[in-house]
Amino acid sequence: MSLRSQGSKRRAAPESSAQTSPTFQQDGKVGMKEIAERAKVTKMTVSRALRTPDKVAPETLRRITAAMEEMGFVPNSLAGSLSARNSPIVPVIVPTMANSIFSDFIEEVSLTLDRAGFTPIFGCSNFDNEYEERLLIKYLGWQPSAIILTGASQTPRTRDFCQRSGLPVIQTWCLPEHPLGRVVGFSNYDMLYQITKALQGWGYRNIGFGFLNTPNNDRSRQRRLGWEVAVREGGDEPLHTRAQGGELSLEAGADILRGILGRHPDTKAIAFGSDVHAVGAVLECKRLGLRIPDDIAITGCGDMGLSSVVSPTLTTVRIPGRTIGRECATMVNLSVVGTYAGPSTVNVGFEIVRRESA
Amino acid sequence: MSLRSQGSKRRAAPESSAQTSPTFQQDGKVGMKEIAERAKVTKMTVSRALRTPDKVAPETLRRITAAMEEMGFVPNSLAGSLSARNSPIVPVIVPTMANSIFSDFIEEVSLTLDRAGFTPIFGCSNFDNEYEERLLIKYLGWQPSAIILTGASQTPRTRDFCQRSGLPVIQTWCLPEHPLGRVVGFSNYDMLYQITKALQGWGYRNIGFGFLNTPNNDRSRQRRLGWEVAVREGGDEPLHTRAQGGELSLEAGADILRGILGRHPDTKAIAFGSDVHAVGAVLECKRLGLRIPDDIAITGCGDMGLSSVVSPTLTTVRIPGRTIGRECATMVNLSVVGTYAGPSTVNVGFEIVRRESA
DNA sequence: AACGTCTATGAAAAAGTTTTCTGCAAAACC
DNA sequence: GGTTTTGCAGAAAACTTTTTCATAGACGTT
Repeated sequence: MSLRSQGSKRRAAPESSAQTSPTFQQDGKVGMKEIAERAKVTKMTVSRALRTPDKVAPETLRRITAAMEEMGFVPNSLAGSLSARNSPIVPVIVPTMANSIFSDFIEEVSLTLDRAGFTPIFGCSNFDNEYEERLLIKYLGWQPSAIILTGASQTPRTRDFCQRSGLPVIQTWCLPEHPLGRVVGFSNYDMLYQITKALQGWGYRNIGFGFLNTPNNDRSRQRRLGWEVAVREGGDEPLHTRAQGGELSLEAGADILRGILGRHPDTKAIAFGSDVHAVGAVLECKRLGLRIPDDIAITGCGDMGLSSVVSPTLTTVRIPGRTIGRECATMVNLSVVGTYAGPSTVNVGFEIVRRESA
Repeated sequence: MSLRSQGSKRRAAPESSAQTSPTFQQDGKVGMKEIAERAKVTKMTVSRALRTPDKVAPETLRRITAAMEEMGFVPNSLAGSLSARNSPIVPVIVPTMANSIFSDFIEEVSLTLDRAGFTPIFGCSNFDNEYEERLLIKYLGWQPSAIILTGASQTPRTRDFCQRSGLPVIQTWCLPEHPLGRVVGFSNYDMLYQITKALQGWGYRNIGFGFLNTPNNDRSRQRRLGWEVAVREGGDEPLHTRAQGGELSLEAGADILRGILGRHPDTKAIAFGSDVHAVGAVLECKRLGLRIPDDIAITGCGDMGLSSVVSPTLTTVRIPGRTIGRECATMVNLSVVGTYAGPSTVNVGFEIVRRESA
């Protein structure tokens, strides 16, 4: 049931907010020239006051600072970056921002880069490599300081542009065989390999696999490979009919469950490449009257908020999004300064979190 | 239980990725000058080829396009925007990116603005108005085309800078009494007013309120007001001991539930200002052995993924994040062109979604 | 007193585009 | 057939800052 409301049309108890009080003395354009005039110096000294205040006489600095405050001066970063031949901008391209998969990562990158004086720009490729290419080229036009990309399945042109840019490039959420630059990630292969092994260790057999079905998704491919190898090592054949893909939604997870169970009623566990699918499957089991984990075990990947909320709670693989974000930001920072000395690939690992569903 | 794994140290089955193949003929700096030389024109014509191709002779255009392709030219947006005296950048400041509260909104704004040729920049204020002010001033330096802000509780300085910038300013997720510019939002007051009324209609009395406890959160304040008015209209007194705040986490939701129930065991329903809290409360009820909604009813706000996954499923208020995002982006687009003709405040409304918890 | 060094400031060039203005040839007009 | 318009392209200025180079004076040393 769902009641619709447009809210009251009369502005009932409108949201309060402080009235604006004019603080600044000047309207119209205010650049370094205007500040300089007011402070009786040249714009050169104004520039210095901002970037190397210790090179400016205290009294002069005071006058300049006062002028800036009074006139509400905001330095033009466009001009500054153009002149300095580099900008603090750091593009970060992720497949999606809507799902909470990457949201911890995004927030941490954002906060950490901002604190370090950079300006992150987030782009959303929608799991589409061509779109990612378009975004990258667009971002390259801003003369960024570094580039952060998700995954390893960039188009050749994307790779070329990265290489030719001469910028620090960081790939994340993966462990590529041929990295573009530095890497902060984990092994998608190993993740599914380990969780499948774990399922086997807990006594489950005939393990299926549910994955995110987007074109050119190297992370899904790696996860599938991990599942296949583990299944084979367990003495079974990783039947492709026991694996099924779907888009990123709860419904797709339910579909996958029904599909695999329909083709192979003897399936005792399904390892999903995403918590979203896994949760969808758990809910579908309830609808179908299947007991978890007795009739079938379910595992996910990501340890998103959902997984500890669903009942039964989800056994999953925790990906340390915040750590990845912080690590990426630090790496950008040090790479730009040129003092990065750590390994070119940082494996942040993952953690199997056993709950009730397996 | 939780097993820790760093993944295999040997790069087991490293993630595959295409090898880079050199596509471009030239390394080193390639600007319009270089393209111009190669195409036997001046950089002026190159500039025209990019922005007004119909003003360039077909044959000339062909030569220029070919040169760009061969040399992998990326126009310098810094220079372009500086010269054109405005940039396609549009800052969007939200309180948090980590929670999925705003993630639909963010993705939709990102996609829609990108398609319209803008470059959104997302900043995260962490529910801190001073930090928001800092971010805004930093972003203003990029000479943006417009500004999108969440909420109505900006500092006076923030408001001044917005006003003085002369830019289109859009506030969202609220319906401010004194808007800075245009608004795309809904009434936070009405949201809690309506859901509380609904609870009363469903027969619940002694209704409590749980809210997000961050300093200067106008949205929480408005929601609380809505609860108070509705409770009073229902003939009860909105006791401040029946309201409790907490940070944005499941645990805080559980705390709030215990707190309110501890002080007022006769409480028959709690309306939460956030799904996160509400879900935390639902889980806590299960731990405490309380039946929902028989012993106590719970409602949330936001209709995040969590709310339809928890058991019992959550009655909540759906906020149309994607719609808000699209509307904001369209408004930016039209405002910048100067052809926006719609109302200066768009109320997207909300929708009460009744599920099992009330 | 001559010299070198250091500090505080300024003048001019540079960054890579777009804007504005100008020029020229060919087409269109009457 | 001369004039106006149109289509295409170039030259120079502008955008606002940083970089680079220069200079004037203070101070210390020999």
